[in-house]
Amino acid sequence: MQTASAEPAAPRRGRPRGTSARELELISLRLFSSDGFEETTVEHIAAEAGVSRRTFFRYFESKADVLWHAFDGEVGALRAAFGAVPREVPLMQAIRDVVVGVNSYRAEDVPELRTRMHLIGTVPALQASAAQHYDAWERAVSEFASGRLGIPASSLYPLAIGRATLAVCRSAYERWAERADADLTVYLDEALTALSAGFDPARLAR
Amino acid sequence: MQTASAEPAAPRRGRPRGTSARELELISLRLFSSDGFEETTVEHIAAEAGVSRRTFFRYFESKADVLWHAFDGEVGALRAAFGAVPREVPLMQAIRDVVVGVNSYRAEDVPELRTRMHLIGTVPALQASAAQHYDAWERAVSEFASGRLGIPASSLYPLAIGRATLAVCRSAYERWAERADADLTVYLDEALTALSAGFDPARLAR
DNA sequence: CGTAGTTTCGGCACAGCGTGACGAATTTCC
DNA sequence: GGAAATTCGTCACGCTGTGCCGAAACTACG
Repeated sequence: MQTASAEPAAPRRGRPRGTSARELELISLRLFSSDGFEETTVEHIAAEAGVSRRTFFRYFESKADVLWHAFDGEVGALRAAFGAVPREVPLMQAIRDVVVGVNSYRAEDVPELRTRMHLIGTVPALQASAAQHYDAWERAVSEFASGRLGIPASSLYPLAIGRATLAVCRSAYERWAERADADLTVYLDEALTALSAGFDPARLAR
Repeated sequence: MQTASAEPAAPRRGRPRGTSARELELISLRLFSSDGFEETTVEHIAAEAGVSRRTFFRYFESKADVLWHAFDGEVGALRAAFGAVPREVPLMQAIRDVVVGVNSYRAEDVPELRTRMHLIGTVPALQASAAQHYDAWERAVSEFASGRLGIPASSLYPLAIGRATLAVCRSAYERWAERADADLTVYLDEALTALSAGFDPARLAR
């Protein structure tokens, strides 16, 4: 979900920026896809953006983090959506509705999302970098479950719910990234429904 | 599960090894715990074992991998246990039984396991390295589910089941690692039972 | 005993990542 | 025009992980 945060080039005080996180993100996406993640050096990305290597690391903490920029922003939307769910909606159904809602991307954003997911799903170094980014996402779910169950978010159940939710969503993401036969939300809905059904084969249609 | 694989020092042919994976593992565990993961250099570990830095990387592909040695070996036990489950046992119950069984550690192995889990649960760099190791574990579960459901292991459900299973197990591991109030298997059983119940609050006791 | 074969080890060099320090560049405010 | 603020580039450094190659250490065999 591309947060269209109004950024009217706030007239700040000092030297103007030579690039932007978004520009570095697009360049990286392009180079990673064409040359491969390992084969692309930060030096190369920075040169393409017209800045130095040191500057790249002022925008992102690591070479891999550049691909998680959009994902990180999604956590805010997730929390907001959880806050707006009526208490009547059952726990797991609420989670399903919220996650599916947050992942309803505009058609124009889909190609980039697909490229990013393909990289994340295939490059080991990117999978490794995922852990810390997933953490905030899982915690958002855990804390919602925590509030509903009336127990600390660090308890076993909220923790397990947050992680299991992300786990099935990642599966849906990857299946979708590899086969463009349906909308992402369809995969997500199917995976989350299966989760809330305890993966009971009797209820697993196809 | 410490695979007591008979290793009677097979009288091989060339120059004898100057150390072993196990020795490096124990030294690393000790240094990581006392000095911290980031603060411990491979140079230091190697020196402690009486070998060169280059030799360390002949035993492990990375500094982090040294902590996943035992975990990797567990996958074999997991697959074996899945192979021995009667077809009468329902899918999710079979998974629960197998996972709990494989994680029934001997009391003497518990302290080391706890130290390892504590490091994995707290050091970001180690969490990052987890992805590729979890992969084989998840696949073992996915392939079992695949066989039971009669669909490819790369399908959505088997994939989701494998990942969700690991997700709740990791939660159980961490809760257990932080509070030594019960046996690991108790936490695992509780988490896996909740998973197969779809996290229905009505059925979540405490 | 000596030589050939096998396996492991150490040293070296190298590319790349990520970080701290510091001065220079560029803009706005007064 | 000068002060303050902000970003940038350069340099230096430590560490990881890898390829290469010769040396070391052991076994098998003549």
